[in-house]
Amino acid sequence: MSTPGTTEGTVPSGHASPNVFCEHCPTRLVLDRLSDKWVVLILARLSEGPRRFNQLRREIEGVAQKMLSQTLKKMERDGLIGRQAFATVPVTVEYSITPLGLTLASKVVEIAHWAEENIEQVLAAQASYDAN
Amino acid sequence: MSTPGTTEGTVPSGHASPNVFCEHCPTRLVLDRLSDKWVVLILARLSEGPRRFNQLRREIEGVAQKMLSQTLKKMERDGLIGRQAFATVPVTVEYSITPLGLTLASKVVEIAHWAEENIEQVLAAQASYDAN
DNA sequence: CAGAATCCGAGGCGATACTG
DNA sequence: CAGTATCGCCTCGGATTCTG
Repeated sequence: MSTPGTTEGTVPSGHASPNVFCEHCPTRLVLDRLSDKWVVLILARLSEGPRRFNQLRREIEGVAQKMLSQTLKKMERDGLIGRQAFATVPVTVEYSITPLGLTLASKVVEIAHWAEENIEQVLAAQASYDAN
Repeated sequence: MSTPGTTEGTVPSGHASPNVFCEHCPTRLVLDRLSDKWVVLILARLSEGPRRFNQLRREIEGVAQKMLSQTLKKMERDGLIGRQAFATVPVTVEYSITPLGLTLASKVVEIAHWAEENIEQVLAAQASYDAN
């Protein structure tokens, strides 16, 4: 992490080292992406291999179709995933992860793992907190 | 990650293996926590050492004090951080990371690193996408 | 199949003011 | 210092409907 207390981070031109703690640093944008919980799940799925739209929709329970297409579009813009359309009838679209996206996915999958492994402890902590 | 396509995940009593992809699996709750972008930043800060309230406030630029206290409370409930009050005048409160929180923080810090290291590529991808 | 468009409510979040 | 309380914007995100 960048050095605490410094006030660089607004980046673009000057290239002061990016710093997530800095208010308007674009790195915050990455964190904002993860705020889409769907991004995490999509990354995880696509890192296993390419998927079609409705395939993703089925594999990620609870996602509304609007959210899915919206999120996919953002991720494509960020260069995290690629989109390829095939001129079949009806049209077929395949989403795949990019090399860049893959590096992020590897980090993100670890978070998902953490969630699956430690959820019990979290739930226990909540229960004990609430019992108070 | 849990096996795709299965429909366990609703967990609590039966202990089917938790699965983030499952709609009502409590592991989603963890992802929802990361949706608080502040959680990420707080974890990162506290993993460096204990902090006091206003100290955190200053070190995390842009956080409203309401959000900070709110987020800290949630994280305490989740067992990710601890809170200790000292009966000084005026009162002193110190937040610190728990062992559980530390394991999550280590994952999360990597995301922050990723953001700082790859932000340029993301911005470039966006620019090229928009130029289209 | 892969989406775009619209409607709409709940709540995330910030700004401000007050307290012990 | 370390919060709580209140207000209001405004976005997120779900449900529904329509299209090529």
